[in-house]
This record gives sequence, structure tokens and C-alpha cells, in this order.
Amino acid sequence: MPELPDVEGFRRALAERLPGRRIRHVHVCDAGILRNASARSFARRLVGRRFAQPRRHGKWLILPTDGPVILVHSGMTGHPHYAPSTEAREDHERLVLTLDRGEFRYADQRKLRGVWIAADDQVSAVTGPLGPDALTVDRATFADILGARRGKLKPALMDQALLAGLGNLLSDEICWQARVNPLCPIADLEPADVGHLYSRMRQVLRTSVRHGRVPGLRRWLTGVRDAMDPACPRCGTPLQRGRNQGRGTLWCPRCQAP
DNA sequence: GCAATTGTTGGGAG
DNA sequence: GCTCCCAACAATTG
Repeated sequence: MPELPDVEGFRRALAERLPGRRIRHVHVCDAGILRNASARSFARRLVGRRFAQPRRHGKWLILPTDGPVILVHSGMTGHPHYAPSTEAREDHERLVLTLDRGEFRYADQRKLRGVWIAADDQVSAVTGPLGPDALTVDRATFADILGARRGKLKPALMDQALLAGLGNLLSDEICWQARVNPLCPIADLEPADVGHLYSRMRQVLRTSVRHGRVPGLRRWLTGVRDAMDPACPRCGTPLQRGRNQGRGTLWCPRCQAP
């Protein structure tokens, strides 16, 4: 399910357990999950290392050690987590690092992304270009990013190289709350629209991070988007469905008139 | 069987 | 170069 809020939840949970733990043993249950190393070299480079404080940039979870850095991208179904050694494994557990106390585990049903290893100064070579993190970007930078972009709003919000962390659900939610059409050309936005987008983005992200995921609140678009014939939670108008970059897009034709 | 799903990537079109 | 769209990746669900 991961978008930024999920990954931030993973990070916070790991931050309480991982720092200082030493890696004793590496068990790669499914080598397909390792994207830039063999199971053998992955293990060789990590055994004996000690975890430091986990970080996050957009949807990337960054797990530094006193040696290399482990990079996790959860795709749609990945779940990095800490567990006591005695705790039963989840389904689709792909990687288990036995620590001096407990285990770091990575479970992932679909394996759309996975796990990378890199030297500390090679992180961006793995992640590729990333814009500022959506949770901490300031208002002026946000406006500058949109101002420099030519096309439609939603593809820009979802472009990780522009702004890191927003996915399909969050982008729709933010546009709806800001009452801006997701397919609107950015050039047509008023300065006030950009301001609303920024404010709603902050609010949506804060609330979502508090929930550890994008919540399906009744007064949010997320609360109705899986309904058969969803209506706008604000005005009751039947919502409109579209397709954008192969993903479902949902908006209110009245509140978000193009 | 078909379509859809909250992730990214690469190729190709305009 | 920028922007956008599709197919692909994989597994499951309606």
C-alpha cells in the first residue's frame, strides 16, 4: 500500500528498534528481491555491521549501517519491519536479517520493487533523481516546482523527480481537497490554487502520517473512491473517473470544474 | 477469462 | 529536452 505516509510509518517503527543493532546473519528467502547484488555479496557486505538511524526520502526507506546503506522501495505491497525472533513470519517474507536482538524483515507480496545495497555516497545513484520530500518541502519551493513545469497538474504531483512521495491516491485527494482539476494545465492555475494545493498537501500528509497510511476517512475522497458509483463527499455530485498514466483518476466535475 | 490495484521503468510519439 | 502514454514487472481479487 505504500505511499509516503506508509513508508514514514515503517521508518518510525524501525527507528525505535534498529539503531545500534548488529547484523548477525542474512537470510535471503527470495533472491528476486535483491536488485543490485547477489544474495552472497549482500550478506558478505552486511554481516557484522551495525544499524544507524533510518531515514526516508519520498517513498524510499534508507537504512544506513556503519558500512553500506540498505535501500528499500516497497512498491505497492512491500513491508519492511522489525520483529522479535520468536514471532511467526508474515506471508511473502523475502528477506530476514537476524540481529543481535530480534530481526529485520522485508515482506512483499508482489515484488514490484525491492531492496538495494549501496555505499553511503551512492544512494542517489540507486534512487535516481528525487525532488524535495513532500512532507517537508516549503511553500515557496513547491510553487517554484509547479511554476517550472509545463504540463498537467496530476502527472507533475506524481513525478518523483519533481516532488518525492506523492502517489496516485494522495494526488487525487490533494487535488480534490484543493478543488483543483487534476488534469488542469499548470499554466492555468491561479496563485491561490497553488497555495491551496500546498496547504491541503500538508494537511493530508500530516493526517495520513498520523494514521500510518492514507486513511479512508468519510469526508475524504479516499472514503468513497472504491464505491460503485461514488459521489462527492462535499456536494454529492457523482464523481468522474478518468485514466491517467494508466492509473485511475477520480474528481468531482462540480467542485473541480476544469 | 478479464480488468483492476496505492509502485517505477523504458520506449516511443508528439 | 519536455511531456505523456503504454506495456511490463507480479500476485491477487472481484
